[in-house]
Amino acid sequence: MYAEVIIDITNEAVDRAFTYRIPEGLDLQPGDRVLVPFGRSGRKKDAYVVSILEETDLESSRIKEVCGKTEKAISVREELLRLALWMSVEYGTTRNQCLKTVLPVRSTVRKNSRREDPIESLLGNFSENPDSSPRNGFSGREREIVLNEEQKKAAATVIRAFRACFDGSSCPAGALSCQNPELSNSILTDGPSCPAGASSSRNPEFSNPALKGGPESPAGASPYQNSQQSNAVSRFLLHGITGSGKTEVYLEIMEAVLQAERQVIFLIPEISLAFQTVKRIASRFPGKVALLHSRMSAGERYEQYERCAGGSASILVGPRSAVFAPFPRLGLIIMDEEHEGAYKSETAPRYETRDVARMRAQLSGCPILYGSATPSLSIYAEAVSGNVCLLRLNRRAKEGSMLARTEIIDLRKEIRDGNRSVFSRRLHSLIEEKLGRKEQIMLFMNRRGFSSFVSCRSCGEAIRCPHCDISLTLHLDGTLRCHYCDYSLPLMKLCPSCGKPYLAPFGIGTEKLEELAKKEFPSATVLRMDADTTKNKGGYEKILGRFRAHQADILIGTQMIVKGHDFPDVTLVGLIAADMSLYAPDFRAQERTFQLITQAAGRAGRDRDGGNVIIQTYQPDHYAIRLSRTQNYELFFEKEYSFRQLLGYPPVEKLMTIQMSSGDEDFLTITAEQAVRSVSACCASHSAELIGPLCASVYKIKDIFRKIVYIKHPSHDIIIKLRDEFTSRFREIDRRGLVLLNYDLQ
DNA sequence: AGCACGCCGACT
DNA sequence: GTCGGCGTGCTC
Repeated sequence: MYAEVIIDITNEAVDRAFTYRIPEGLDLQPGDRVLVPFGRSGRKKDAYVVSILEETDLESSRIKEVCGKTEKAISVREELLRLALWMSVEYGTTRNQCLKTVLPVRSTVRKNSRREDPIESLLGNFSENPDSSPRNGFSGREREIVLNEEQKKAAATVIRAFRACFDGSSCPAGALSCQNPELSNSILTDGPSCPAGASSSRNPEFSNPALKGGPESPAGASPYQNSQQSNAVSRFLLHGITGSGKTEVYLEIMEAVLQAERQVIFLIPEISLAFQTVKRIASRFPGKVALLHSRMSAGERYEQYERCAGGSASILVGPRSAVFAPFPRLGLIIMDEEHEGAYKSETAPRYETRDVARMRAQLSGCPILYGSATPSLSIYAEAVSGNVCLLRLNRRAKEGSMLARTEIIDLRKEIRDGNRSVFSRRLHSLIEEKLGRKEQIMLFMNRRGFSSFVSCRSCGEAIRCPHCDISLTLHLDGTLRCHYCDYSLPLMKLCPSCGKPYLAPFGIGTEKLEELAKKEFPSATVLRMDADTTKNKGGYEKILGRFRAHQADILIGTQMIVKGHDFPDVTLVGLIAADMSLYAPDFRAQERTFQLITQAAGRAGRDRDGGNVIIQTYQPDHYAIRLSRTQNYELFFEKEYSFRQLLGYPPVEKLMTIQMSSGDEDFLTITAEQAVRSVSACCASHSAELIGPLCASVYKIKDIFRKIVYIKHPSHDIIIKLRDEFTSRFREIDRRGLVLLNYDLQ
């Protein structure tokens, strides 16, 4: 018997399978870690077994023998291995890197060192806060909550699908049935072929997500159809306005999954943002919840993974890495706040958790439930096209709670009327009113994008690129540039749209705002929360705790104050410059803006009535702003989608970003240009758009120069193919691997 | 990643 | 003539 292994060396040159003889009496399975002699030196190297072979074409004299298993790693199932190998193709990273991401790392075996239960420590951390009101205490089981009709219906639909998934299927979890071409031509060397009828054991109703009795049944044909959509997975999108009680629905469904002795992965963008949710899950299913978070050491993570594999935990709550939980009988993946940017990995395999989760669900044969008040365009497009079953929650769960009154304030008018302050007159008077009533206020300032944009204070127009529908970025040399097509022009004196000399770079940060607020409202206590004030450990919780305990009247902050938490005493949310994120050099700017405003507005008046939201903007008529006032997601989606369609942006077409980075600027420039010239014909023959090389928006970071190439095409597979083509052409030029390549697929 | 092999310049 | 630089290529 032979084992195909991947050596634990992160280098493209050895990123392939090597065959070793398995010594007599050694039982190896895919996913095991082994020690093998490698290279001329015959040094022992760590390796991962990817498959077991009966025979091989290789000359037997060339084959060395496996030394042995390194450690008794959690028996990682083939499923996770396949997931890793799929990721290496999808994201263009070495298999070794993907395996390291997916498979739990060995724990530092420490005896007698009882680690603290992460759940206890998380909740303990929070209860140390001055907040001691009993309603937030962690005591007893989550009380049985009566669901309203909408919630019941949504939960029932998912539970039905879940049952259909596993009912009478003799095929173990359908793990090996892969209908997806991306998977079947996967590099996994002759993995067990799918039994022909493997997927037919599934309920046929299942491939059509428009389930009978489902709340939504979109018609088959739709303008939102996407090119790649072969999926046997049942996927659901729970689209509920803020405060509509998505968590109750999750709990209900999880209960059913646990009863069927299956396990659940519950994904959240960031643990501190969702601690209330974590608390509820932990109290509803005491002792059955494992937890991951970004601050954990490898050993602590491993311990949690072990609980999943060993059966002591049935639910794993955690950020994106929780999608790799080694559950033997995975029954459901829940992905809360699906639209969140934190779901995208910024390192090695730059994966999109949404897609990895989908593949994981497909491999496990289990359903997947996405939840959001403001779903990403990408997932909603799939819901509209019928690939994902849409479940809606339109009612606020709590009796008597109502949406806050939302007003849009035109800052151009403020200026015309002589008010140059960051506070509009309306916001100013509301702040005073709320302060007088001892109610709390949140002021939100989007600091995103240090690169300032230039807008006209008279007409409100920002200067935009004539070739792309995004705004231009002001650079230090005084030119305005487009980061998508490299168009540039020097900064003009007069506004190109109204001719008045009121052009000004826009840029006030939270610090400035804090100063202004203190000056303007001297009686109020002001807290500021942003990346600078939450740097040290627990800073985040400290500030939130203080605010919750009403030790401050006004909380000023960036995105982070918008997410998750609800403060019962907050009755006013002010968005100081709601359109700031609108001018980011990114085609997603509008989507982000809409999400941000909608989420921020959801913070006000969750419990009591009389909540107010003030949206200050220079562009009161922009659809992203206008539609967020009424939280009209559907209309926003339609508008935004047709805009993307027009320009061929994702999710309508796929956009591959290839980043090349090197410390040698001249070499980088030459190789980048040569590589682009060399693949341009190939791209043209597929009628794919090839843009670049351009300088990255931040060209130099830490003395490393970065150039960008974009490839745009509707087909996912062609994009992948062209990426690989580009890579091999590039490596022909840069044979020594001096330039680092990074890929990002949108 | 490592390590060997090999082909050129500067030393005992 | 030989030592050692690193460019090139291979590792089951």
